Amino acid sequence: MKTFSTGDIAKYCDVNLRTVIRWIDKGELEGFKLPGRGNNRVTEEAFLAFLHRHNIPVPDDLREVEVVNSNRILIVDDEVQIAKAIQRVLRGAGYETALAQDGFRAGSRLVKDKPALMTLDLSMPGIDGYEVIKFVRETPGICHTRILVISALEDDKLQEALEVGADAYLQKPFANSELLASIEKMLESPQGLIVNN
Amino acid sequence: MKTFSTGDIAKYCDVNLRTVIRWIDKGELEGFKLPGRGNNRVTEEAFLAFLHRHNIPVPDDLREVEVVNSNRILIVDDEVQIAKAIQRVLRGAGYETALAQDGFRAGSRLVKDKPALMTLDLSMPGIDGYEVIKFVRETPGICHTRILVISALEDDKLQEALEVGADAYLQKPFANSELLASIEKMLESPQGLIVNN
DNA sequence: TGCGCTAATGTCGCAAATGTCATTATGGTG
DNA sequence: CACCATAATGACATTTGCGACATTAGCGCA
Repeated sequence: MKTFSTGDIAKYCDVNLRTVIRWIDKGELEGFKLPGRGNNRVTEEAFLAFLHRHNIPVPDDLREVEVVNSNRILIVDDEVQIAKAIQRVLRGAGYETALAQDGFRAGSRLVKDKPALMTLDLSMPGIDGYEVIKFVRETPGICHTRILVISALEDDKLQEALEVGADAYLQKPFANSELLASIEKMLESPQGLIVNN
Repeated sequence: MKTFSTGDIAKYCDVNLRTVIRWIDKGELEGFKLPGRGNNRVTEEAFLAFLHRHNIPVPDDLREVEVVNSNRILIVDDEVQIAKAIQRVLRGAGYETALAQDGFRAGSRLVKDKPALMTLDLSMPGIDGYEVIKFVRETPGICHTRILVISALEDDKLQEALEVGADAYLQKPFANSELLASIEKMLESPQGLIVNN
C-alpha cells in the first residue's frame, strides 16, 4: 500500500507542508497518523480522490496507478431491454461489460470490478442518480470512474448531472453509433484527467 | 500462528524498518524477540490491533483474515434517525460502524469495508431487501457477511428474509438491549471462518 | 476601483519522529 | 558448510508537527 507524507503532497500540490497538515486535520484530505508523534500518511487512493474532488491535475507519476480494467464497462440500468441493448453494442465493440439493475448491485460491482466507465440511468426507481455521481466522485478508489449519464430527461437535468461530476451524457433515444462514439471519446482521454471543465 | 517480521510490517505500513523497530522498542507495537540477537516478530493479532488503534487502513491481503474477528458493522437504513440510533448503541458497545442510506452506498461500502455484519432495513424505498440478501449470499467475498434484518413488517415477511439468507431478524420496535444481544450472538458464531475458498 | 473584513495560506524555529547508511549478525536453504 | 536475503544497531541526516505570527486571496460593498 503506497502512502504519501505531508511533504510529498505539499510538493505535488505546490503548497506549504503546513497547509497539507491543516487539510488533513480538517478532514478535507483523508489521512491517518503514525504512532510516534502522529506523523501523517495519506493513501494513494485517498490522495487521488482528493485531487479529483478538487479538479487538481493528476501528476504524471500517479497516472499509472489509476489504470484499472480499462476495458471494462458497468451498465447501470433497471430496464433490462435497454441494458441488454447497450451491452450488445459495447460487447460488439470489444468491451467487457457487466450489468447492474439496482443500486446495491451497482455499488458493489463498481468497487469490486473497478471498471473504467459506467453508464448510468439517471432515473432509476429508488436511486437518486445525482447522489450516485456525487458519491462516486468523493470515494477514494472509484472516484476516477468515468460516468456516462443516459437518460430521457431534459437538457438542463442532464447538465446538472455534469455539474455534480458526470463526464458526459447521452439523451435518449440515441443511435448505437452515438453511444460508441461517446464512450470511445471518454476512454481515450488520459487516465485520471477530469473531462468536464 | 502467523507472525510478521519488522520488514513485513515496514512494507505494509510503507515505513522504514528502523521505525518499526523503534515502535516495538517503545511498546507502541507489541512484539516479541527471537532468541538469537533478538529479531522481532509480531503476531497477526497484535499487528491488526495496532492498525486499528491508529486507524491505519488494513492491507488487502490481511482483510480476509481480519473479517473473521472484525468488529465492523454496516448499518443500512434510509431513516437517518433510526440509523443514528442504532449506530449510537453499537458504538457504545465498541463496534466500528458505518452508515449507508441508499443501496448504492450500501453495496459499495459492503465490498470495500467488508464488515462482519450488516443490519438491513427490509423496506427501503427503491431497494428490494430480499434481493440484497440474495445478492450478498451469492457474491464471493461478501457472502459471509452476517445479515441482521430490521423491519416493522410482519413475522412471515421476516421469516421469508431468513429463508433467502438472512441470519436473524429484529422486529421494530425493539429495545437497545435486544439489538445488542442479537448482534453479539451473531458475531460469536465462527461463521466467517468458512468463507473464502 | 478601493476599502475592509475574514479565512486560508505561508514563514520560522524547535523538538521529536522518521529516514539513510554502513556494518555486523541472523535465519533459512541447499 | 557456504550463501544470500533479511534484520539489528548506532550515528547521523532529513523530515514532520506545531505553535505563533506574518501574508495573501477572496469577497462583499460602497
